[in-house]
Amino acid sequence: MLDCKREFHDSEEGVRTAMPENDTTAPGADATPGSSATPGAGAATPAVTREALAQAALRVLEREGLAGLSMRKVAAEVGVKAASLYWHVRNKQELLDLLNDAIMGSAEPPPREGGWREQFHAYCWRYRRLLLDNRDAAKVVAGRLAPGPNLLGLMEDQLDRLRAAGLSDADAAMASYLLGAFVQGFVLQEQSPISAAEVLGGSRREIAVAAGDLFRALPAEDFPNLVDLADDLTAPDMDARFEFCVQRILDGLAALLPPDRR
Amino acid sequence: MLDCKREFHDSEEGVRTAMPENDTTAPGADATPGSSATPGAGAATPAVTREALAQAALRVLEREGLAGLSMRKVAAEVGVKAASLYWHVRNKQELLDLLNDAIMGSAEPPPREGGWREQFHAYCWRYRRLLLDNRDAAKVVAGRLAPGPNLLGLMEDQLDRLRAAGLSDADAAMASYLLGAFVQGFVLQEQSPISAAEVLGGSRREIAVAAGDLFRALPAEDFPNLVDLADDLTAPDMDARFEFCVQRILDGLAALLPPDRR
DNA sequence: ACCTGAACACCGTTCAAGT
DNA sequence: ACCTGAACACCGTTCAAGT
Repeated sequence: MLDCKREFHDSEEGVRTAMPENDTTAPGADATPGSSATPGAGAATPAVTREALAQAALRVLEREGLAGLSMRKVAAEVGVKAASLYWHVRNKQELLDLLNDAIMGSAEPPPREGGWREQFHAYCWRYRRLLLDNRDAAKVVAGRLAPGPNLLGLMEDQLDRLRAAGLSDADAAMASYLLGAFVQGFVLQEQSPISAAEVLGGSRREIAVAAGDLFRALPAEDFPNLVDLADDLTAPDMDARFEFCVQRILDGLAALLPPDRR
Repeated sequence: MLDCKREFHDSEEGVRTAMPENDTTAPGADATPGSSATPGAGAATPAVTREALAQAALRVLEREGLAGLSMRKVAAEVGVKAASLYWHVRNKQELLDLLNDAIMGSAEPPPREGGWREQFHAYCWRYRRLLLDNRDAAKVVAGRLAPGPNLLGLMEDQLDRLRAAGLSDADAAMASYLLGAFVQGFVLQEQSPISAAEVLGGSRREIAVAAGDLFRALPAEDFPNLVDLADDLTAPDMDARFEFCVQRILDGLAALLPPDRR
């Protein structure tokens, strides 16, 4: 087994309670390299930190999408050459992990009021909104569990509410997992281009119409249900669809609780 | 708006009822190019068809994973150079769409017996199994809706059962969507490496243990619930977790039905 | 109708070398 | 401690050219 000397460049980076630092001085604009910076503990703004890399990656993601997110572009965004990134980050995957948690950094847990149903409902909707609002966020987040400080803070809060609702420890843990898996899966589907439809540059609605036409054009003897439900299957109101799904899950969770706590 | 001359090389490829052809003569082994093949309708096995490309892509995927699936490798697998693929396929994305449906080709709908609950349950489990059994299948399938003949066949069958269960047209359509989004999301999570853990080459169980340690090591005053539920959150029995989620969804769907049909 | 070689504009990553 | 130039081994895609 290949063992591991697990130290990395700066072995601090402990989990501190989520607060994104939020320095608004965007790097990449100033191109003054550290020429005569005092190298002591005087803190002359190290300029390129892992935090800064995450923010730079976030901007590149917004501008170019996940497919256009390269080490070279992130490096340029931060005013440095690609090879330099490997001093701060083991590889691209690790940069994506930082990006992952940076995305979660803009999440805000819903107000703590109302019953567990309202709160869980709000959680689902806010998570979906977050994924929809950050370009390609669903693809970045899905398929990679990067428990950074931001995600951990959200999980902590969510578990607290689920237990308060009366769920057992095991049920609370699973419900939290269910929420994450479902919302990610939903948004991934929601944002996925339909292969046949990308051909036309169409809007969301045009695509739905085209998909409906596709279903209706199927041979009715082989696909009676698809032909019949063409409209329902391609209804473009994704909010309604999401709401339906969330209500199913809420009802399912309610069944775990004693009747007086539902 | 850029309009489109939408013809492609072979404009057949209509939707025929799903039957994967299943020719076991693997191409890529024989390297005899079509030297003196009769060009008429004599059918001298065209060797490289879109079907063959999909099967070749499937093999490359199994061998190298999605990250290693390149046009050059698929071309080699089929005994041809990369540039040639662009005669049969518009771009890599279109090849991935073919692969997408090829994966669905090995799906088998569950037996049509028992109540709707058992059948929906079996559908969820079989879909998950399918995604787990084909390397990186969840990643290929997620984020791309490629309604090929195989997927269409499955949707048709599934909708038929949901309507038979007593769901309205709209509800049946949404339930089908929910199933797909959830299972894809779940398996994506399930297969996703944990960033902190890939460091050790560990097995599934070792990773769970490491993740548990991570949670337990958090400052208890900031993350009381994560510390407390560390074991539940990292329980490695994914089957149990999936079953929990499926049961929630089933209960949620049951709530849509009149009591006598649940 | 189908395939090829060669090229283009990119990638992620490594490493000796600079300061 | 941090950054660089140059290189390596790849990518997807295009296109004139072959048969």
